[in-house]
Amino acid sequence: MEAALDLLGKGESLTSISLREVAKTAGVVPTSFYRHFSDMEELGLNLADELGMLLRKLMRAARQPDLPPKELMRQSVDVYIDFVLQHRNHFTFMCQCRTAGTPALRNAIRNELRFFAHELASDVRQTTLLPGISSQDLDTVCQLIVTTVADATIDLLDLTDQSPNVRQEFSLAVVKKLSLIWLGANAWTHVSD
Amino acid sequence: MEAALDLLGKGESLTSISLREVAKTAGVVPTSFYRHFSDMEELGLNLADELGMLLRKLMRAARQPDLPPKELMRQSVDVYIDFVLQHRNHFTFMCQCRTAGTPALRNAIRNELRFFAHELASDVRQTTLLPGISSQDLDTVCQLIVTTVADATIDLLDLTDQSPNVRQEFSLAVVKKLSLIWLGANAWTHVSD
DNA sequence: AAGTTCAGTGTACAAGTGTTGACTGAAAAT
DNA sequence: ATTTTCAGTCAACACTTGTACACTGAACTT
Repeated sequence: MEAALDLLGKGESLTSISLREVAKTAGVVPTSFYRHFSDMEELGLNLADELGMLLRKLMRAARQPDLPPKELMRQSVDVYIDFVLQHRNHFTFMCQCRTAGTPALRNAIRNELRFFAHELASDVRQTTLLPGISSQDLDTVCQLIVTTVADATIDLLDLTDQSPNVRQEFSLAVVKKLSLIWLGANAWTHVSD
Repeated sequence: MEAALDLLGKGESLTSISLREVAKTAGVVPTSFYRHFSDMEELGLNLADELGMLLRKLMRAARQPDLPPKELMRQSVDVYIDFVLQHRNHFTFMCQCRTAGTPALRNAIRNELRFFAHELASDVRQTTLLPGISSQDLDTVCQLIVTTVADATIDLLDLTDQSPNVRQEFSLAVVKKLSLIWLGANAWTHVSD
């Protein structure tokens, strides 16, 4: 799995990586691959599981003591950016397989993201933010947040210039989008439909 | 190019399609491929151009006479859904190559979407909607709208059940997200930062 | 101490891969 | 009328691909 992630980091996409390549970079003969997975797809599914673990870990890391909403958002985004860059290859995998890859893989990733959104919603529900929003609407908002962040991740991973000011600019752009969604969510609760 | 799109529609992803496969489904010997493209990547870039054309066509088709904003949104989303299903393979290509695919391809798609967002912004600017928003903020809003729609497209293309009620449910979900963004944009203009 | 599981090795095969060079015939340009 | 361009063909190359089978040695069970 590590070998596969390494290849992914080198610019290949999971669909274009061969079983033999994985075996070779793992320093192992091709037939040995079958001792662990019956298929490249199965390897992918295991990577998706690993990604799920990471997301849960991220969730715990991002939970902050009570802060003003604006500051909380800023801080969460920064934590996220750090986390992505620290697990670059896993997130490359996530972004790629969300759209390319076999249907089973796409579904696995989609489910992880859905779960993440759900967790986020249940976290928000236990705060005083967004009082009186319907459960369904809150889910919509959280889905929107998650897809927005996922989209930003694509750009983040493509960002070659890692200088602090470029990074902060990027961070601010994400925060801006999230703030906009947040404002919308607040306005939403004060509207009949 | 048609052959490549057909293969894409059959569940393959552009990165996993071979030159020979394309040639074969085009009913042509592999070497003939080189008469048209030097590379699979070049074929991809041409597909991206074609996609650009389609998006412009869509833009024209979606421009409606003055309507209440809510109704306009509903109608635009429906037009979009029809359009995507009518050009299924092109949009599959778009969704896949936005994240997977070579850097050059990713960039090409990204630019098409960026351009689309820009056009959208300039359209909105000529209406009475969102009065007094800064140019930069409007761009952010439109980017958010475009990425949200692009994300929805992934799900739309995976939607196997094409019954009218499922479709309408999907349409409503998208409209809901866009409305939320729209509300946020309105609230945004009445805020200092 | 003997047996079983486990992760690895080597060899082999049939297909499929990108790319090459030399050729053909029709259409377009001169 | 002759030349040039163009889209196609065929045969061949060196290489990579997934997968099968038989084997080996260490670790763990019993």
